[in-house]
Amino acid sequence: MNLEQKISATIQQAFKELFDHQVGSDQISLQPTNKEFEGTYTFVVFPYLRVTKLNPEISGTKIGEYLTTHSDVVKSFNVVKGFLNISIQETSWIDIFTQLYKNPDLGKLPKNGQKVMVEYSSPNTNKPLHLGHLRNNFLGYSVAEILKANGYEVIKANLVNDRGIHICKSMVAYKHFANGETPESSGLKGDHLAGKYYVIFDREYKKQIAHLIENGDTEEEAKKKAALMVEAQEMLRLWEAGDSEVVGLWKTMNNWVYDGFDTTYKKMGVDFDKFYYESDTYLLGKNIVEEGLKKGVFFKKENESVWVDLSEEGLDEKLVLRADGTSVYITQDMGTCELKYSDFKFDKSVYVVGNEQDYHFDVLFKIMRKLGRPYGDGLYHLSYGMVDLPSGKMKSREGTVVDADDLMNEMVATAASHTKELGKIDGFTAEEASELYETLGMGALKYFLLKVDPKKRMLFNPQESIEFQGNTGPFIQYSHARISSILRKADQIGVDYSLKGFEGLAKLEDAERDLIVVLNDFEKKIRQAGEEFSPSQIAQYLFDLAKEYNRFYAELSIFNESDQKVQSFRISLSSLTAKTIKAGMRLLGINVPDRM
RNA sequence: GGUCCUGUAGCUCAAUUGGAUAGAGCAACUGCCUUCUAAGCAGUAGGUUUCAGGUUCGAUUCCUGACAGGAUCACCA
Repeated sequence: MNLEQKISATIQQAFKELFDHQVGSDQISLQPTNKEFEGTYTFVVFPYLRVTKLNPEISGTKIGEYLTTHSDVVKSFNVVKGFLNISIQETSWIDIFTQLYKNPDLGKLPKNGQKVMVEYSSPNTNKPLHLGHLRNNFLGYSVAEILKANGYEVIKANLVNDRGIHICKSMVAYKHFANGETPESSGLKGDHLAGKYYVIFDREYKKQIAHLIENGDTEEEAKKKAALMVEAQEMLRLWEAGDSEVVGLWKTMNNWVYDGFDTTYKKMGVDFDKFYYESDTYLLGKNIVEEGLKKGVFFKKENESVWVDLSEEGLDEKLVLRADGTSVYITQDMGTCELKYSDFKFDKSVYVVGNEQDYHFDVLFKIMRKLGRPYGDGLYHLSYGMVDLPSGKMKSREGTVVDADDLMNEMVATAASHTKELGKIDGFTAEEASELYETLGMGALKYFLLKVDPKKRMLFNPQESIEFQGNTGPFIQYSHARISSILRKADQIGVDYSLKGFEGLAKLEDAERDLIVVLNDFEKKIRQAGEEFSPSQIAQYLFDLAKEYNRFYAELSIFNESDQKVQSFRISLSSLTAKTIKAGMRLLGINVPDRM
């Protein structure tokens, strides 16, 4: 039983004995006491006045008195209006710290026997990744790590959109304009090479349209008639027919792209347990349409197209199979959903996909539930907002896209120049220095993208967004490096900061206690982040922790402290803070340096 | 037009899910390096939580209605 549960239980007991009233202990919620008042936890008595039949002050006082006499963890209390502020025994805090300090699995909740799939990244293979993908990848990776910490078995999946008209566009342009260019001959990363021809397609296609319009076609006609588009459509047909030349080019170009993505993923620090390819899955789902018809979940219209009626669920009718019997997007997603389940038998499945697909996933999940899938209630769309630039939306056609590779390189370069400016790389080898820049640059970027509530749109200003001070990744990393420095010194002069070193300690400074309070919240935050699929909870927590530590650091001296017990306790406290920061940052996919 | 999301300090974001006088960071200003890393700490200033109603002991949070921004509403993916 943790501290809050202990207090809740005693409050429950108080209600029973003082007011002869049963309250569920899970209904008793404690909140942190505001800084301006004395105490750590606050119990709000207003909701219970009907039970106590006394005014708020007296109610609070009665419960407070009960707590101080019946609980061995409560030290004292005060009542302000209807708020019962509870102070905890210093020895209880020391006990709590000891438990945390002993825990070899810090930040890991016990296995819960459940399996969850997290699908994220899911790129198109016709162009390189951009800033929006960074948010997706960092979110997906972090949520997967957070779920692992919550005791799930996690499968990270990537559904690669490797086929379709967009790839054919790159291929057509490549055929016409590349002169056999390759990543080797051009020095371009494979994904950037494919992207180059996707852009060229668009440019040349527009020229053709303009030309046709000049010669009297309407815009609509011109868009359909333009030779490049006709050729792309034809290429898609050939691809579906298995034409060896088309498939050959498709394979070649996709492999270039995968090589490029590998490099980018590696730099991002993300990974996957399972890849799915749409070229394998795009025909799936028709059997589910059959099943749905049999079960009466779907219905056929006169022209043989198949629909689902979701009006009872607040949506409308939605097509699931075309009149000509071919699939649409949702058909394929139904099939892929089922395929994933048959592969892994998960309890939950999380889709990390932008909020422009909210409606699509709403429909998909409602269909799977209507079909009575056992995992239906475990389907979750982790919908995140777009990343906007100061100039507005990113548009590839207008060249306002922030490329992922470029951005990451810039971040690392900025970290490097900033670090050099501060003159902090004395004694670093060149290799160590560049590793540090990487850690800091990527840490700044990841933290920036993860600290915001996923569902909110966010603004990214390339010049100003990434700071190294305040609520940033490097600030938290810095706090870790500071502590590492202390631990190095402690080791060097041989201070014992194991449990024995502070055995029998009974007194705490406020700054020490406040730090323990925050450290004690780690597990709660991990649970919350897992329930809400929200890395921002962890990010926010780590910032609070680092701030709290820095206050402690500024207020209390460690190596000038004459009391041996107190000294080793402070080092232990520092050590646990470092471990917590490291474990928490891991959940965000961020590394922490020992020196910076 | 229908549906969904968002609206909090000049800017970027929080607010323990309905709790106290709405908090951080950046930017501005004032202090603190002869002491464990100043990428830090302490402080000042900055608010009609878009607006108008409602629900109750209590609303940034829930409800209704405006206003603003965004997404979506294809036999596209």
